[in-house]
This record gives sequence, structure tokens and C-alpha cells, in this order.
Amino acid sequence: MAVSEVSLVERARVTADGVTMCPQRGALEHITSRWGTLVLIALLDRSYRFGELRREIGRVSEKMLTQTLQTLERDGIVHRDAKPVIPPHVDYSLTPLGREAAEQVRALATWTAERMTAIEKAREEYDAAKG
Amino acid sequence: MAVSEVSLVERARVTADGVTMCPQRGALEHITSRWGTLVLIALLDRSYRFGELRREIGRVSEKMLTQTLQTLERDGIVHRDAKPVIPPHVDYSLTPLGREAAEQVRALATWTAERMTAIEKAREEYDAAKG
DNA sequence: CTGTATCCATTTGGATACTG
DNA sequence: CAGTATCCAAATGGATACAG
Repeated sequence: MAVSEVSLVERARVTADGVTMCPQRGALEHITSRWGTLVLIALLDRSYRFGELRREIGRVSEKMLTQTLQTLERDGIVHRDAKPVIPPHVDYSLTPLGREAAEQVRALATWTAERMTAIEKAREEYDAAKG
Repeated sequence: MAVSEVSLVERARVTADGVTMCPQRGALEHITSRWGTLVLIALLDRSYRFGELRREIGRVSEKMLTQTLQTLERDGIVHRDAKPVIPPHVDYSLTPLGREAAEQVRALATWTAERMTAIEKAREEYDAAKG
């Protein structure tokens, strides 16, 4: 039995085009996605407005930030609070569920930062050995 | 200052085409990549040979598995042991560094599996509210 | 058996313009 | 301000064939 069916406890679904997919692979990928990780880490501090978050993360297009936030909102990770004023004012924050995820993501990011010296050393050795 | 410059302690580098990149974003993305997560979780159990790992993970092309393994090897996460026999026999395993990473990834995957009910409920509500 | 090389489909991502 | 829509470029991923 494959890893995706054991450790991730696959509950297979057959989609329209007959391809098998498991829903938690999706959720995990949303959380660990390129912008997902940065959004979660940012929101761990406080809530952010859309443009604010965009500046905070840096170099993310409106499109990608919108998409990331919508996906995480759909998964119940991020809470969206749109105030009915003009001009629009929308606050994004973590749900309790999201906070749990974000803390783990931050732990992984912190781990990576701490091990960066070792990782770069490994890369140099690999490249030197003409990898 | 942006998230990518705080929590991930950005140490900016300017690449050939003038784009700024930080090396740990790279490392983190290798670890949390689509196939990276599955490889790490599998290797947490025991070492695997190439084809064995491919069957274990399921539905991964040779190209992607090769690429994933090489990247993780370069980062010092995965150890590659090629025995000089014919036919070739190559074992992949986790380095001590890799084991640390893999355990965190597994924790995140386990968390996702445990919260899957809540996540799917959130998705249904979101979709029902015509998201 | 363990890869590499190539080609092609799909996906992702960004720039821009526009709406409520 | 907070998005949506569109178009296009680039990266990703898979299938296949082939090499050591």
C-alpha cells in the first residue's frame, strides 16, 4: 500500500475525469504552498488587511494572494471579515484551526532557518562533488 | 519589513537575472513540495530503493521522483547509497538532518488527517454559502 | 535497475485593466 | 480598497524512449 494511502490515510475520491484524489493531500498542499506558508506565518502575529498583507509578504501578485486567501478560507484556516463600508475594509485572521496549522508551519520555517548553515554546507559539498 | 524577511530571516541574494531570492525559502519548498513530503514520510520508516519508493508513493513519474530525490540529497536531507553492482542497486535513506525535517512534516500530515473532518465541513459550508 | 533526454500538456504566476 | 477578468509567459509535471 502506498504512502499516500497510509500516512496520509487516503480516502480516495474519483473526480469527474476519473482521476483518484485524496482531500487531505489538497489541504496539506494549500497550507504548505508557496504563499500559504507566508500568509499563515504573518497572520500568527495579528490580523491583516488585504493590501497590508500584500506589502508584508512582498512580491506576491494580487491574483495569487486572492487565490491563496480564498483557498485557505474555504478550508476553514483563514477567517475573512468584510466590513460593509466604502471604501471596502477586509480583515483576514486565523481561525482556531488555522492557528494550529500556522504554528506547525512556523516551526518548520524556524527549523529551516536554524539549519540553514548545515543545508548550505551540504549544497556546497554536493556541488563540489560535481553533483 | 516583509514576512519573508522576518520569520524566514531572509538573506537576500541577487541571481543572474537580477531577481532576489532567499535560500531557505528554497529549502523549505523542497521539503514541503508535493513529492518531497511523501518521500520524507516514507523514508521515516526505513530506507527504500528507487523503484520501491516509486511504487510506495504511487502515481509519481520517474522524472519527478528523481528530481525530488536529487534536490533533497543536495540539501543534505536524503542520503543516497549507490552500490556498484549490475544491475544497479541504490538505497535512499534520511540523514540525521532529514529525520528532523521528516518528523515535522509527518506531524503536519498527521494533523491534517486528524482535522480532515473539520476541514471538509468548512469546505461544505463555504460552498453552500455560494463561495 | 536506475536513471537521463525529450517532447508535450497542464498549471502556475504575473502584468494590466477594470469594477463595486 | 479589495478584488475580478483577461491575456500571456514561464515553470511544472507526465509519458515515452533510451542509456549505462
